[in-house]
Amino acid sequence: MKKERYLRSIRLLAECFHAFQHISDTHVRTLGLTSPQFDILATLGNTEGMSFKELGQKTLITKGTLTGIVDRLEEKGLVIRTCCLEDRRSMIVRLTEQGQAEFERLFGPHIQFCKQAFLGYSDEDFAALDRELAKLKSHLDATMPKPG
Amino acid sequence: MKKERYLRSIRLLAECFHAFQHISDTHVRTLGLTSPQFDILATLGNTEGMSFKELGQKTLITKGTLTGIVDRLEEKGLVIRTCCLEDRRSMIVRLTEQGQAEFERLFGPHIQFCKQAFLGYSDEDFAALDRELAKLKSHLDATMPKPG
DNA sequence: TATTGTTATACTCTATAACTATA
DNA sequence: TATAGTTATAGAGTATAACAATA
Repeated sequence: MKKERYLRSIRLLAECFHAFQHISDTHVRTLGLTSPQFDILATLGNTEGMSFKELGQKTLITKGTLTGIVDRLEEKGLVIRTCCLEDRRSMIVRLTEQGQAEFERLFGPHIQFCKQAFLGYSDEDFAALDRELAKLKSHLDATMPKPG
Repeated sequence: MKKERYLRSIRLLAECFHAFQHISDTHVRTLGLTSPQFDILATLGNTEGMSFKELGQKTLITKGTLTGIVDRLEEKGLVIRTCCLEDRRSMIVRLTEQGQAEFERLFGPHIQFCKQAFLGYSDEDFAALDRELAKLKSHLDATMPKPG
């Protein structure tokens, strides 16, 4: 069985992502949210809200699942559904005042917490990393079918 | 709120990983396995088997969860638990003959399928990507607490 | 007809913690 | 006392497909 060249890269990519995700998720959990819930909160933060469709596209969560996650966030009083006047099939999800307050209370500290993972990373390190990841991303976007 | 430098890198990392994971998971599903199940199968492939502890460390799955996933793979007849003679607290998980056959039947095609994501990526592209990811990984390993 | 979001179902994964049997 | 794995519980995410309302 021939060893494909990309496997090494994907393994590295997965290891990096998992390592970071582990510390991030563990911290999010201590804040009382699940990872997808925090993802939604972070996506809605500093916006006027957006439709389920747009929210699903940004977070890669399918519509059926998204309904449940938004339900739980609505039960916590963090988001609210409003009708979209232009297209009455569509629902707009946005942060409530409490949700906005939670976003501000949690997001900054979370960013600070996760920052420790990159302690000592130089501007040049970041620039080189971003260059390769951006190259990969545009390649993947061009090569792979879009979800949704 | 100051914009932390690492956020852009992490966003790129997550986007790349999610994009790849989406195509990989979707394909794995069509093979009749969940993503964690395939992960276990791939980890056990071409080994003599390993303990729950080692399997958990390699896949980042905690012991309670691992018991359930291995249960389901055992029900499918793909893996088997055997006792460890040296330490009788420990259980060794290894592929059954059928599991080995499934591994060989699924793994190669899956690797080929996912390869399409990197179609046209050059040796230089891979080398540059690997260099930055390996740098990041060793940095994360040094900076972040290990799970387990 | 196609699209947006909901509902229903059934399953898988997950965190957590108490438990057992060994060491 | 500590470790390896299991069990129990409850909740959360997921895929899938059928559905209602609207476009």
